[in-house]
Amino acid sequence: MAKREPRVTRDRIMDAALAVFAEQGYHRASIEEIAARAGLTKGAVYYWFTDKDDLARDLQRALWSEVALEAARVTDLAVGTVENLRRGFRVMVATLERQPAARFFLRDVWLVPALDQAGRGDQEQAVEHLRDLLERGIARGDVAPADSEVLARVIMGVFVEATLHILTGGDADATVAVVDRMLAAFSDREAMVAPVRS
Amino acid sequence: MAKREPRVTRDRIMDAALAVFAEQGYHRASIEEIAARAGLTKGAVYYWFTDKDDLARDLQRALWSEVALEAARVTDLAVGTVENLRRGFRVMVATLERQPAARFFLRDVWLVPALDQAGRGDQEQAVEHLRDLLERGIARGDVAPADSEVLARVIMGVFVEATLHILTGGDADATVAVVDRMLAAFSDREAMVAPVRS
DNA sequence: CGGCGAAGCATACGCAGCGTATGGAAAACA
DNA sequence: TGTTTTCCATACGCTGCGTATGCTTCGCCG
Repeated sequence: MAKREPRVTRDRIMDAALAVFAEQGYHRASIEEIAARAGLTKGAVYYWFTDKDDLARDLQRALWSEVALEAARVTDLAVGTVENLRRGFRVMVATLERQPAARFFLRDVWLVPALDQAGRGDQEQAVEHLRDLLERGIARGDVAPADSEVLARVIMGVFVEATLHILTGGDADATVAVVDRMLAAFSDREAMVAPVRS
Repeated sequence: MAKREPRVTRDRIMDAALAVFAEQGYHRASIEEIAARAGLTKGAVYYWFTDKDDLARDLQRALWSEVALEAARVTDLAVGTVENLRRGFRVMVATLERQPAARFFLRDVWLVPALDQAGRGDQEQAVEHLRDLLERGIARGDVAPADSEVLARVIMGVFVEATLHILTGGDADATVAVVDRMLAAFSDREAMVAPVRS
């Protein structure tokens, strides 16, 4: 039965995979269970995806481009780089809060060989976005000069840890406060002496 | 042949496991290869360890207690909390630099279910040490008041990312500079206005 | 409108790797 | 010296991935 709906099956598999990954984590999740959850068998999964990694990669890519897109949407060059970073963090938290498989996206990335090797996961997209913001900020004198690559990675690391902490029941306000304070450390001196509130 | 040397076999297995984990990562490493590398077979491994997780956990514990021990050794209450944090970071980098399986310790932790669930890996030891330092600092007025739990986790996240960046060929000086700057953000205002160089 | 290639999926298989069960030799004990 | 215990090897079952193959339905062309 060659479906006419273009990729309805593929999407159903991805939905099922997301659910199973959310429940059992990446390595415990079996292809058979994912297929069954989608009302199919392994054959269908291996028809649409080359292997388990491929499936995981697609999910990661979708999530992180959503985050990057939302972050870009709330970015406003008029409010200063640090404020934009704060907004980005809030977007990331908000996006992952309505995502049952948040843990899969934040931790299990490193379980996927295809994502792991050659420069880490699709968080890369988000990291690139950060790097962009930072370099622009440095150019504008908005952000203290520094290695933007390191900066972006470290900040991403902070975002990930902080998001996980919030999602596992940590105090959201306290966490956001810590993140805000840390971000302020990278603004330029002048901007730091005067409160940076927009 | 019941050896008289108490745990020479066990140690050899751990050494072999470390080597294989370093080369192939945690999930790709097979028990059989670890055993073979140690000049043994699976039976020996499963005699000394209950399963693969148990083996990984022992390795993690050993590494992180070494880091915690070294960090405690260089800690000096006289020099201020932030400076102690910096020293701790340097110890962590130095320890992991002479550790071929560094990646296993920093990333693959989350691959080990026993370590992952119920409060994350044995990095927990190091995080606890951080938390201790921070709370003491807050009490002394050395560190700006904040949720020490969040603070410790976020800082640990920064340390991990920064260490990985250095170990994968990133600019060490630039990385250390970024970490230093970020740590300074958490010192109390008075301490921050004046340069904190020890 | 009947036959034909291809798309979409199911079934059946091989195989690696984990953990277990069992066997057996050397050391310790008595 | 006989017996138990320690330590390790061999043999097995099972799960789960990826592949090979078969079957059905659709689109298409004559």
